[in-house]
Amino acid sequence: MAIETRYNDILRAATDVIARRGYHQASIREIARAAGLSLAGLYHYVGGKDELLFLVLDRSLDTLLAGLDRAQAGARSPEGRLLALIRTHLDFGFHHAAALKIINRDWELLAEPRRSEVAAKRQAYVQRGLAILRELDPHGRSGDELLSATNLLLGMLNGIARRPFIRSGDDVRSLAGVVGALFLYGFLERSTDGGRVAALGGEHDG
Amino acid sequence: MAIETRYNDILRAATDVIARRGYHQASIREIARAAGLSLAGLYHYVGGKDELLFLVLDRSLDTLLAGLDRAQAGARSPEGRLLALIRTHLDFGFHHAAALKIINRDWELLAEPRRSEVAAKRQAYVQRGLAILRELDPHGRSGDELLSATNLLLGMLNGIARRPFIRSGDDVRSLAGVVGALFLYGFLERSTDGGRVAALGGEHDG
DNA sequence: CACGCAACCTAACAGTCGTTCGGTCGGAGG
DNA sequence: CCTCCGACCGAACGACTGTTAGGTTGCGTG
Repeated sequence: MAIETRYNDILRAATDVIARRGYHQASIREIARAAGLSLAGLYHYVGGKDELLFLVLDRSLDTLLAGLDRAQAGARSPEGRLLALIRTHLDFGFHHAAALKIINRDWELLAEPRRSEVAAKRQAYVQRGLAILRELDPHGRSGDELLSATNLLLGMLNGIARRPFIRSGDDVRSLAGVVGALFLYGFLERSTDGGRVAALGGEHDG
Repeated sequence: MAIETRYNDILRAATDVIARRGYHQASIREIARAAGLSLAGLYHYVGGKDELLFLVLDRSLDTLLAGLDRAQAGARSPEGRLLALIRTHLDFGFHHAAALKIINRDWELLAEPRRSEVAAKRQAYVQRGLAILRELDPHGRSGDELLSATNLLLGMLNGIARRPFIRSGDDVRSLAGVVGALFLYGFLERSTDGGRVAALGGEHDG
């Protein structure tokens, strides 16, 4: 078995166990068992529990950011870039539910200096959202206001990026349209079917 | 010292320590120390760690729901009730930041049957939001769509109900207006100053 | 064959955890 | 006075934690 495969097994096992039990309750023994290794066998690959959490977070955030880059590349308007971000986030929540849970719940438990490193990647993600809202904003909002709006948007996404709401890849696409329309035009506008925003999906190559 | 005071001390200490360290990392010894008791002295009042987490969650959710009731009573329109919910939530996040953190992050760690009991109170809160959106909805959305929208709204609120965004009681009032306007009319509408929604604040007696 | 090294193991370490046992103390009731 | 009881404490229990020391394989290389 190739070493990289083992490495992936370990990270996948760690992601599952930590997401299910929480970081502190997830014992290294249980992660090792889930990865098909003994306790000391796991220590042959990773330096410790803190490093394990870091690897999970770092790799997940890289996946999320890379997915965002790929989706942004196919969008030619600010609205398209917004929809691309929404789709990427919901898609990540669908395909990597455990990782998203860890990103939102357990990242603060990292020790320095790894915590700062992960915080920087988290902030980079927020900045992508903020940049999109800035070019979308017709009112010249201040940086603080745009940051608040960005966190409102990301909070919305985390509020529904969970399995009870997303059961299939089709759900991701339709739900992304709903979220985008609701964010841009509000709850009082029609936002559940082929309105203005659904058409934006056409320019996206995902 | 009255027994109820001691009880409050214990719950306040537990809330602080659990919010800061996370449930599993928060040791009963540290909570006892923060409450000014010995380890065994704490066990004289509560049956165990799981019960401690339950008491914190149960009492916090009661406070949140009671605050919602009080705010709803002073609102005479659906929009007013929505703004009341938003204000209540942000206000709770401002005055009970630690409790809100535990509600959102640690409640799943409760063991049955207490977990179901807390889940019911959480769901009751979601239902309040859903009922408001139902009477507000001009499009006859389905129950599923309304539930999604409710979770989008609550996700928004949790996304900014943290101290970096709310530094004073005035921030709560102004931010509530911004959030309400953004949710109802969307990001593309003007939502940061005295528009339609700010006027809704006038009918609220909070 | 001999060597080295990666891959993995068993077994133990010291520390912390939640919980409990067996108290002490002071005030109220008879 | 004695007794009882709630409030509280020190010390210990067994279980579990992250980590490491010290192996044992098995394969690639010279």
